[in-house]
Amino acid sequence: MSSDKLPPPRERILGVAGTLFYREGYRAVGVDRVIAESGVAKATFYKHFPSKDDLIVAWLDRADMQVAAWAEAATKGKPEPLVALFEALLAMARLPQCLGCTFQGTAAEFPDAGHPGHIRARQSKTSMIEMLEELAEREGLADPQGVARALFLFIEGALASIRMFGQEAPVEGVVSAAKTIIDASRQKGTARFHEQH
Amino acid sequence: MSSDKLPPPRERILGVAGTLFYREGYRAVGVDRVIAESGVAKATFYKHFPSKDDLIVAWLDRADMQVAAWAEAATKGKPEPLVALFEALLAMARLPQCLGCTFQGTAAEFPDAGHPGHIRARQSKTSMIEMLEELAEREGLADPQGVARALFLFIEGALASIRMFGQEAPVEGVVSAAKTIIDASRQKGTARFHEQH
DNA sequence: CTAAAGACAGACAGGTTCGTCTGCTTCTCA
DNA sequence: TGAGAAGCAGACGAACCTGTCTGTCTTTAG
Repeated sequence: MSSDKLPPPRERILGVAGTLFYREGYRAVGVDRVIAESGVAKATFYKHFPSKDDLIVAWLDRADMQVAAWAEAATKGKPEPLVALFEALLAMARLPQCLGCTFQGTAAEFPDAGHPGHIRARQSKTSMIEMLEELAEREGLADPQGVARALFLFIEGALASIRMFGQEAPVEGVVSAAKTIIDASRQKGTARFHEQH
Repeated sequence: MSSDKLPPPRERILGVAGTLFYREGYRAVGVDRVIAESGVAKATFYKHFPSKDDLIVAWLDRADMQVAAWAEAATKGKPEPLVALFEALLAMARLPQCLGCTFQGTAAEFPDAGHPGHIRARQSKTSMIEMLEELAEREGLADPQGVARALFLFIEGALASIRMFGQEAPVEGVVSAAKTIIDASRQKGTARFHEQH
C-alpha cells in the first residue's frame, strides 16, 4: 500500500547520480554505473539527458535549489539571520553525510571556466554572495558588501575543510569568528578601525 | 653555452606533471600525455614512478615544499607575520598563474580519505594550521589556536574562491578581515567579547 | 481494441586509460 | 675497451569510457 510505485525514471537517475557524484566525483562515476544503479535502460537515460554534462548540470540545478532552501530555512524569521546561518552551517558540518560542497568539487574537477558544470557552480556561488549582501544590508551593517565577502570566505573555507578533513574539520570556531566580523561592522562610529595602519 | 643540457628525466616528468595536474586535474591528464610532453620513454617513466598515484604524491611533496618556502619568505622577519602572510596571499591571488590550491583539488578529485593523494594533501593542510598556531603564539595573541583556525578558514576560502572565480575572486577584503580577527584576539582584557550572547 | 509513446535489455563502436613488455641506443666508469 | 646502467621508441593488452542502435515489452489514450 505504501508507495509500491517507483519514482519516474528521470527522478531515479537524478537521485542516484547526485549521490554518486557528490560522494565519489564526476569522473570517477561512469554513465553505465548510474544507469545500472538507477535501474533504467540506456536509451531512457540518453533520452532524458543527451550527454553526461547535461546530467551534471541537472544535478547542480537540484543541488542549488537544496542549498537555497537550506539557507532560507536557517535564516527566516531569525533576529540575527547571519549568525543563524553560521550556526546552521556548523550543525550541517557535524552531519556524517556532509562531505563538503559539491560546487567546489565541480570547479576542481572541471577547472576550465567555460565548462557547463563550472559555469553552473559559479552561478550558485554568486547568488550565495548576493544573499549574504542582502542579509548584511537588512541588518544595517556598515559596508555590507565587505562583510558579505568576508563571511563568504568563511563559508567556503569551512566547506573546503570538511572535504579535506571530514568530521574532524577544524570548524568549531566559525560561528564566533563570524560574530567577530559582524560585530566589527556594527560599530559604525569606529568603523574599520583595522585600517588605521 | 647556457645550459644545453636538459634536466634529468625525473625532474622533467615532475615539472610537466605538476603543471598539467594543477591546471587540468589529475583524472583529466593521462600518463601518456605526461610522458609525451616531458619527452621521456614510457619505461623510464614507470621506473621512476611505479604508478600514477606515486607521481601524484611526488608532485604533492614538491608542492608542499613550495608552499612552505612561500610562507617562510612571506613572514620571515616581519613585525606582524600573520598580517604579512595575508598580504602575500592577496598578492599571489592576483597572479594570473594562480589557480587556487592543488591540495584542495586533490581532496576533491579523490574524496576517499584513504587515497594516497588525499592523505598527503591533508598532511600539508595540517602543517599549515600548525604554522598559523605558531605564529599566533609568537605574536602573543589570546587563544592562539582559535585565531589560527579562523585564519585558516579564511585562507581556504580565498583559495577555493580563486579556483571558482579566477581573477575576479572576491578576495580583496581578506587582509582587513584577517586584521579584524587578529585585533580582536589582541584585546586580552575584553577577550572574546563576542561570546556575551 | 488499437495505436502510439515510453521504458527495458543489451549489443556494439570508437576512443582512452594504466601498466607491461620487447628492442635498440647512448652514456659512464673501471 | 668493454660492461652495465640508463634512456628512447613504440607495440600491446585488458579494462573502461561515452554514446548509438536494434529489438521487445508494458502502459496509456482514443
